[in-house]
Amino acid sequence: MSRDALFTKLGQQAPGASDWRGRAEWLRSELNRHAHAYYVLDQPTIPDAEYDALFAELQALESEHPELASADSPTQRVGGTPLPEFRQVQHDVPMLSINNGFSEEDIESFDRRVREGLGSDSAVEYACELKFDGLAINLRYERGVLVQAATRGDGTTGEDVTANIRTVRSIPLRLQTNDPPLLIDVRGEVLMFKADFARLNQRQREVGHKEFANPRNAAAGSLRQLDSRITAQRHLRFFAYGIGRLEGGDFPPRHSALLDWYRALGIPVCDERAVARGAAGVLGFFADIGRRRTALPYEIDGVVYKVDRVAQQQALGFVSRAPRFALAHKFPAEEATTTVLDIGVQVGRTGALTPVARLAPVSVGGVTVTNATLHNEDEVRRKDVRIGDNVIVRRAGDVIPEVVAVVPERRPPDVRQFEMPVACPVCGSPITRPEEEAVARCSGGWIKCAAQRKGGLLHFVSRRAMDIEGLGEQLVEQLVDRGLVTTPADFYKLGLVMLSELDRMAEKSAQNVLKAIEKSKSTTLARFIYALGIRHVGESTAKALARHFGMLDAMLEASEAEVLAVDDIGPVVAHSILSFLSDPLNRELIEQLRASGVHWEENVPERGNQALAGKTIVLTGTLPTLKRDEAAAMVEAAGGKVTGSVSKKTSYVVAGDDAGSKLAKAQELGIPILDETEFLTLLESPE
DNA sequence: AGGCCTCGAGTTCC
DNA sequence: CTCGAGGCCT
Repeated sequence: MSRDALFTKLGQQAPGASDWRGRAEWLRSELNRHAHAYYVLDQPTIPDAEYDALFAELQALESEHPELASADSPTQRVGGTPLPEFRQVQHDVPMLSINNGFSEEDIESFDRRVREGLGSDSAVEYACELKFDGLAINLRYERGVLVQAATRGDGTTGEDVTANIRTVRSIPLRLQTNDPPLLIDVRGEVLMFKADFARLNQRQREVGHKEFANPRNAAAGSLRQLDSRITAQRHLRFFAYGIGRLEGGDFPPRHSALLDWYRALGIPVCDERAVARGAAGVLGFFADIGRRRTALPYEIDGVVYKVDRVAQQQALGFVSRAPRFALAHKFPAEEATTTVLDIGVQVGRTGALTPVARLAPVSVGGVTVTNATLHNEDEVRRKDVRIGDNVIVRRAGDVIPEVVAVVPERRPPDVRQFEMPVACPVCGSPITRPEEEAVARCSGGWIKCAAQRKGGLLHFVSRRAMDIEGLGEQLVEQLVDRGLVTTPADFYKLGLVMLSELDRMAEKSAQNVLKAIEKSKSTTLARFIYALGIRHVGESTAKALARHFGMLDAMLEASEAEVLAVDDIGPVVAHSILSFLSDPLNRELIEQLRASGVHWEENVPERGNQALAGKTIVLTGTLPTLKRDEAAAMVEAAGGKVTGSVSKKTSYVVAGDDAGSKLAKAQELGIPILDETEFLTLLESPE
């Protein structure tokens, strides 16, 4: 229907309730159609002004008749009121990362591993697509309606950004099908096109706001707006490239077919994709994209190859956190040259001395870099970096600055060698470096060395340890410098008056800090052990210790043999634990913390049945009644260990609906597979 | 003994 | 993210 016809129709109709409803419905479908044509197909069907007029009309209608509003209306894209914060979202199927390759050699060995894994002589078919420089997002559609959008986060837990994602106009609020799956998690990338980025920065300049360094940062910043009305003005785009959970539908047999299906559902999929055969085929795709890279309307940092056949993907499975069937072929990172002004030394919480190159500020990939780690003394020698040198700098993985190499022909005559100090730059204690270790350490320990004390205290309050909110680097630094805190136990002796004396600390914030300190008293044994900062005891080992001993006193009294009996603890770690616990000062610290009210729930390790003692369980798919973390907690309570990937060491695989590659892997290895009922029975009676 | 995998620790910038 | 090192499998 043309717009003229539309107004004629409107003018002729009396505003009866049913007509308003029909009108609203028509406007919605019309707006959705135009938006899809514009944002997904890139073929505008009407001028922007007309779109805006239709949009305004629908908005007016819906506000007059609130009963007409629906979640999938285009007007819902315009942001609502600011949220206090983003809610956490657990991903049902983790959002994994992908391994990287840089050279032809890397690609060829990837292809070889794939063929070996499949036992196949013939060329494997790979789906080739672009690797966008944006943010990974999970879109959940229930019965075809967008209900939730979440960031990748750490892969397991992300943030709920639904309100902001609704403002991305290329993302359909409702799938274009009469027969949508019950539930589908669509995965893809949110990004900002180069042109939109340029316009945004121009606007930022005009209003005197800070410009964004690059499109990726701009997209990330826009998506993290608490007020989605701002996001709505930012013209973000979306391309789908993967799938998470799916219920009430079948997985397409090929990755390329998945993307075709998405396209049919109205979900934007990038056209720059192909299916190629073997290493030669994918390298051809890479070369072609490389030639056209700058002409593309968006920024990419490489291309991605995925084994196209899903059955083959499942046969290949996963190594730790990345699929074996996919590889990101990245373009070389942007590099820049600059001067090493100095090489400083930082002291970490374990006393480790790390040389850091102080650089003349230089822009790399849109970010100004002034520091770059040199890891350790050997690394400095290996790269032969000297003070005064010209060096090539890049951002490794596009994040962390790294000195790639020196430019020898531009070495000034007066360069100075870096010398590892013999005394700690912070406390003056002697530096030791055991024969076969790469790391030099300050021998002062946290009693003498303020750097180690600060590091240790910061570790104690950190999120994964005691999780004391509001105690950051600034504050801990002040507390240590003023002598208010020397051991972690001192945190629990802080009072309002002491805190209020600090810089930038009004009574209100001081109260918040005290509240957070109070809250941290209630914790878990694993967090407490981790917080102690015993060398070689990280989060994972702390959990193993807590699970094994159940209560702190059992651990405090344990012999070397008993500590060695804990999973994944060998002689080095055992020795480190025993030597920490044999120090009377550490014993006293533990007692002081307990005395100030730090507590947790203690378990007798042999409590209840230990049906799964020593067993390793892998959970996959969706269980009918249990949530994933509930099942995991039950396994752990029964003495078992939950791991993410199936290997020969796996004792059982507990599989629910839509189990994927892990199930296939278990079948292949002949590992017993249980459904939820069988799993619960096993917990009751180990046989 | 050698190789793979996981864990720990350190790091940058905004 | 990267490196180094510990633990365990082959």
